[in-house]
Amino acid sequence: MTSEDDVPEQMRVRRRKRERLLAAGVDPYPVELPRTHTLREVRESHPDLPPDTATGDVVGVTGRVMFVRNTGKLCFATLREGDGTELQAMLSLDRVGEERLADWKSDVDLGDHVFVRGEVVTSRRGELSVMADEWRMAAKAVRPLPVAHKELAEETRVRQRYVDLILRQQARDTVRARAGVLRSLRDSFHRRGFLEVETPMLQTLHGGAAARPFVTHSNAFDIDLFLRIAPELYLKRCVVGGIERVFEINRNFRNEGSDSSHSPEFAMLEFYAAYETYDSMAVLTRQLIQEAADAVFGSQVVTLVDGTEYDLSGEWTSLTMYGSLSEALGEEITPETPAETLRKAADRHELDVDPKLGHGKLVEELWEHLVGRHLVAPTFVRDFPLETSPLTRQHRSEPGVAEKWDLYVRGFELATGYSELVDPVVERERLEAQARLAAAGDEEAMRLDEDFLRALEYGMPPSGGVGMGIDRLLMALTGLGIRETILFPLVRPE
RNA sequence: GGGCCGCUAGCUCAACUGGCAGAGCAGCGGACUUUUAAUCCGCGGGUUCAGGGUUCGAGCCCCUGGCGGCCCA
Repeated sequence: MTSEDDVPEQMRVRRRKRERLLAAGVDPYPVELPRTHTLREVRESHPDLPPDTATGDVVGVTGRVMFVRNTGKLCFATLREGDGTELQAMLSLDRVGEERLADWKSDVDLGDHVFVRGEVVTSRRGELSVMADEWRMAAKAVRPLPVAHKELAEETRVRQRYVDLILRQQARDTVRARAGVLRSLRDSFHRRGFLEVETPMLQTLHGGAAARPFVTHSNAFDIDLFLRIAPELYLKRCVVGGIERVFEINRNFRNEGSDSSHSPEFAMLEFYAAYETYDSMAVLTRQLIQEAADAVFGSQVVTLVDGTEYDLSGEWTSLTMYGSLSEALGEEITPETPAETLRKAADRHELDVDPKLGHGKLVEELWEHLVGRHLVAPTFVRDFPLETSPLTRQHRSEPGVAEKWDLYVRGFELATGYSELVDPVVERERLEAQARLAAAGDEEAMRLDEDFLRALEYGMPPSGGVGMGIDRLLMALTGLGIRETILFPLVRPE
């Protein structure tokens, strides 16, 4: 059994067509074609032509054949280019001759890239078209395209995104929306005097967040390295060094589960600014998101994929974690509330919690369960338990809480902001406590980063800092799942 | 980690209670000079996810494994 016999019939047919072209001295993959216009340019330069018009304009265009309608002596094909723009090609016996018309019918399959040169016309039905004087194969497809009229299975869309992009406008739109959001964020930062930097993704210590890291190995140094879980500790080194308004957009890696809102690798924005606080950083965060919505969708009221509208305009609601949790529970919860009381409250609300959790984690879990997941409108939740925020400054007036907020959008966490802890002595105490947790087996706890502490010892100006997931920002602006916002999400090998 | 559902032609999906594995599109051959998922006539195309079991007979029932989805933790 040869490999030729293994492939489906339709691929054998297409391979034979390719061979036939080669045998006839025609390159099915020519290096260059005399394209003069994109399909979009032809469309834009010929708006609103009446039916059955001949313009006299001759163009050379290329596109992927999406549909064909062949009659005896006149053939129609719908060509599509990368952004989804379509244009009809017409091939008539009169113009291209008997032989080339027969070649078209026998050689061209759905999915092939073709070149067509001819006059811009409209058909009797008014369809803008190129009436071919000449056509050539631009790139022969030897694998059949899935049927264009049925939804591609979700798994195929993710595993073969290139097919998804060929077939589905929403897939193409998402890529462009993402690029637009990234551009808007960078523009917003540049306007405000922020500098973009790139900090290590391979790190000898992982820190800046509570998460399990991926481990890899450097042969040259013969040491294990971690893929970063956050850039935070390096961006703070930048602020110490005088890069006082700094941002980074790059990938983080977390060796944890993947579901509809988590991916093992995800794009993260972090930004830090000297002489700002978590209050002013909240304003800036809101502006960044509003400016992105304006730039990409032309409005701060975005339309989600399910058709509903989502309003991001104006000021956003703000509430405190302890205050909103107290309200939800109907009893006063403060940083002094014993863990035992919180465990009982969790029981009453049928929330299973790890009995080893302390006050801070319990408050956060209760809050997430009772308040966070139900927050639809964009909302800042402020003033987190101090013990679970090791890199955050203690609140200037409220004891036991940290100057930290989370931004919730449609029930999920989109961003988090802080008044950064810059006291090197307190920071050392916090990180030593984390290191003890790590030594006791907590795989999410941070390690003691002596170089980071050394940097802080040189003096870091009072600063605000924010982290925001880019994938989640796309989710917030579009209503898509995370696997739709990431072009090539990690999937188990076939 | 637990539960449920799914995997059948290139693609999207059917197949009753276990009884000849099908449709649409796509493909191949033919007709057609204004089509829009063109239309009409004809034809081919299958390791039913993999392996094992029950049975006269398995796409369907049982077991193990793989991949995916949903819900719960």
